[in-house]
Amino acid sequence: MRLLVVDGNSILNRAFYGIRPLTTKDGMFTNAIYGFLTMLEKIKTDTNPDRVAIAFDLKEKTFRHKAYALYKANRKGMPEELHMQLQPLKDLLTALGYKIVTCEGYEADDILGTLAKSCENDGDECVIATGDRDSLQLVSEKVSVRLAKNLNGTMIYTPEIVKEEYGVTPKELIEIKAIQGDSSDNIPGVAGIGPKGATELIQKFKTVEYIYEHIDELDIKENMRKKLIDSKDNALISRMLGEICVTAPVDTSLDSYVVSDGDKATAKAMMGRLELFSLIGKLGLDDVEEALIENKVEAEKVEVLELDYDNSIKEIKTHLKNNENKLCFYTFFEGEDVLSKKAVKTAYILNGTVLVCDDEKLLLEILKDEKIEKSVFSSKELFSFADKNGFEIKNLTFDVSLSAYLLNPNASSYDLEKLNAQYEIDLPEVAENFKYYADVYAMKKLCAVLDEKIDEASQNSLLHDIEIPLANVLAKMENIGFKVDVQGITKYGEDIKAQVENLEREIYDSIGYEFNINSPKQLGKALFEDLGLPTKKKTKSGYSTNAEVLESLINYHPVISMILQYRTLAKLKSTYCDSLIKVVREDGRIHSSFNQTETRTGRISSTEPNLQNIPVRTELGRELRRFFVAKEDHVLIDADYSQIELRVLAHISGDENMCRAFTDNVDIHSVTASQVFNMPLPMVTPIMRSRAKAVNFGIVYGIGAFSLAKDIGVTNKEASNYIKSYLSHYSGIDSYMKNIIERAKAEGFVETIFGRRRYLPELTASNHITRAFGERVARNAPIQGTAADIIKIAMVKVDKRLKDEELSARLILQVHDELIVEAPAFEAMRVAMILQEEMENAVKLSVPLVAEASVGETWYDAKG
DNA sequence: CACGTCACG
DNA sequence: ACGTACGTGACGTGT
Repeated sequence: MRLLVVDGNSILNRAFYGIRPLTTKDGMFTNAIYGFLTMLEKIKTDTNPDRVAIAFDLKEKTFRHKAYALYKANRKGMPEELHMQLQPLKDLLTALGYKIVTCEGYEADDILGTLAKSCENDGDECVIATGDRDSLQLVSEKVSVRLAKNLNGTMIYTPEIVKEEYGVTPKELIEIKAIQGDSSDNIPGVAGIGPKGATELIQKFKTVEYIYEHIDELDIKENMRKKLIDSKDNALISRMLGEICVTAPVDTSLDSYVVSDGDKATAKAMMGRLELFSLIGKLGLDDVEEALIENKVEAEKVEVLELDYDNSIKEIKTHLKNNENKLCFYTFFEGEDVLSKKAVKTAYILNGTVLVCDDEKLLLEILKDEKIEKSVFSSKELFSFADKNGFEIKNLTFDVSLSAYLLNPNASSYDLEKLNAQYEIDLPEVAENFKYYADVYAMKKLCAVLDEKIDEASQNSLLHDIEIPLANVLAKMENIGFKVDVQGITKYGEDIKAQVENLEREIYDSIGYEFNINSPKQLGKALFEDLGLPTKKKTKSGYSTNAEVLESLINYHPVISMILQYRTLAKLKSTYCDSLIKVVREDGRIHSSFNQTETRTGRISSTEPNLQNIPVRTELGRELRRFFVAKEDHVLIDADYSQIELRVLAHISGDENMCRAFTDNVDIHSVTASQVFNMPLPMVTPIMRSRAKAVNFGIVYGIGAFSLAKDIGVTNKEASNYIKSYLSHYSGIDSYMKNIIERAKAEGFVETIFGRRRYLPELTASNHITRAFGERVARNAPIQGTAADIIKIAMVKVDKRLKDEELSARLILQVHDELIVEAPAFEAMRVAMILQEEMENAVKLSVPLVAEASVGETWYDAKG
């Protein structure tokens, strides 16, 4: 008899990350289900088992992230997309006749171990299918492991193959792990001994037990013996932790794992609903009669009416009378950019009807009516539409995209179809040619669900007092834009172009041939192969040629500094001259888009173009800001917060030393230097101050000695001492940092002082790099997020003040800790006062907030 | 479309 | 023994 035991969670993960995202037309993700079943079929064909058991963890450890890739598509994790597939998969497996095994208090691993052991005892064969190498310790004459590599491939492990690859028997893998440890399973091991050392020890002495019994006589190096002795307790604990349990209380009678007929009709219907039609054939269900899946509730039948203005207004008035003046609607917009965006048509959700009207007049009337309580999908576009028509929308009380963002800022997008699927909103039945509107009709229910969840998360104020009013402010900023001096940029661009061309020639001369300097590949070849310069770092695709590497080579060859200069200028030209000019509109202004649902910390982002990364750090780059100007007779007022993140940290952690420094309004980096270097303030040198500044930054980011050392050019040891000293002097920060991680692990998220959340699935990952990332994020997100909340509040308040005081001044840009207003020259002083006041008094913290404003004709001049 | 690079807070 | 600070967006190259 042969039993196939599947490590459900592990295979599901492999499937999820191994296959490109697949979704149904409703936005339900199905790639992991598809991959799981495909892999299962393949393994079954390969191993021809008589019985099959599929093991799952009870606790959902499913959210195991891949190592954190840095490119954008992966900057956002996708745990939800996986999670939503878990239950459907289990249901489907059951319908296909498989037995699912779970066990309270035990992990899937233990179930695999127990079943494998039981087979061995009874003389049966066992095949384990998993994506996890931990199970290799279970391999024996009777037990083999199929390690899933990808969709089509598994590696078969028998005792011989384990021996070949690891040089030890499967059982000895447990001993190795006890010494080398495994941070993903919180197994400490012996400090200072890694896989190599551990393998050698076990090859020689076989067991941890033997090693410690004969520790004094072993033929090993003294420092190795010392390490072993020092970590004895950990090693013995690790030995116990690393062994997979084989006595979990699960049903070990093989007859329980017969694959039954299940309910093929339901299985087929489920696959149909998941739109996995190809699987139906693969699983041989073509001829099965599909079951009618009883919908929990008969789908509501909804009518879609396309009406003209007169008929629409009549219907809507009746609706409002019967529904307490509440109206939920979805407006379709068309048009690429901020200025040309047009409201094409609006679908108003009435009872049992979707009313579609393309008359702008109707939409304007609804938006202007202050008595109507409006729930919409995306308020910013409507605020913008209203602003272009010269009024402000009042009583807009709900925004689906902003709510969904607050509930989980990790999602990669917020569209209606996806959200309806995610929050399990039943779609109504609509006529074939209006399929489109089923999701729109469901939006009303979605609003109710989201509203309740916002309430549960205590995010009401965040939504209603910050994000929705902010959407209005952002819409106006987009519409106003930032005036630029096109001639100025053009001239500057031409100068740079000439310099770039000169450098280009010099570089070719210096290297001896022409090539594309912009190609890291060709540049790498030129520097490291043809010139033979020492290579420092490698990337996936070749030699790294980034600025850090080049700077370290600067004394090796004169071409290096030319290349650095070339890079700087080329970047200025392409990104900041050529591209910027292209996005100047007919009004001579740049209209960036401000995205409010993009970042996971609560910051806003700016695109097309990004006005939040205009050069400032180098003088040449900074010059560019001379071409960001105020219109005629106007000036720019630029105000920025001083040290907002450190002030937030002082407040959140309550650290007395740091709070005092801010209350006394002394230079924080100098104070930090005096703390870190243990000396009186007057003795702090500029170098000490600058190092302390780096430590302050590092602390906010979640710091590691290695990176700090790299950043300020000291040894690892020194950097680590700085951090230790820092945390002992700012003990409140030390305890905050420890505390926040505990809380994050317990609750699964961290939050800002205004209740903005960030979920941290990374903390449960098995990969220690991913987990360490999660911990840094846990430390940073409340700080960066609270600072983001604060400036958002300030923006709403500044906007209100400008309006209340009937000034013509307008906010035109936000750069995370900086606000820019364009105002008639005579309003400048008044506006500067308002900016400073509202920014400093946006919220009351236990330390003062400080903002400074200055005035100028250009951004360059206005930035103090 | 992925990657490397670099601009900002 | 790992790989190495948080958050973004845009460009040019090369598959």
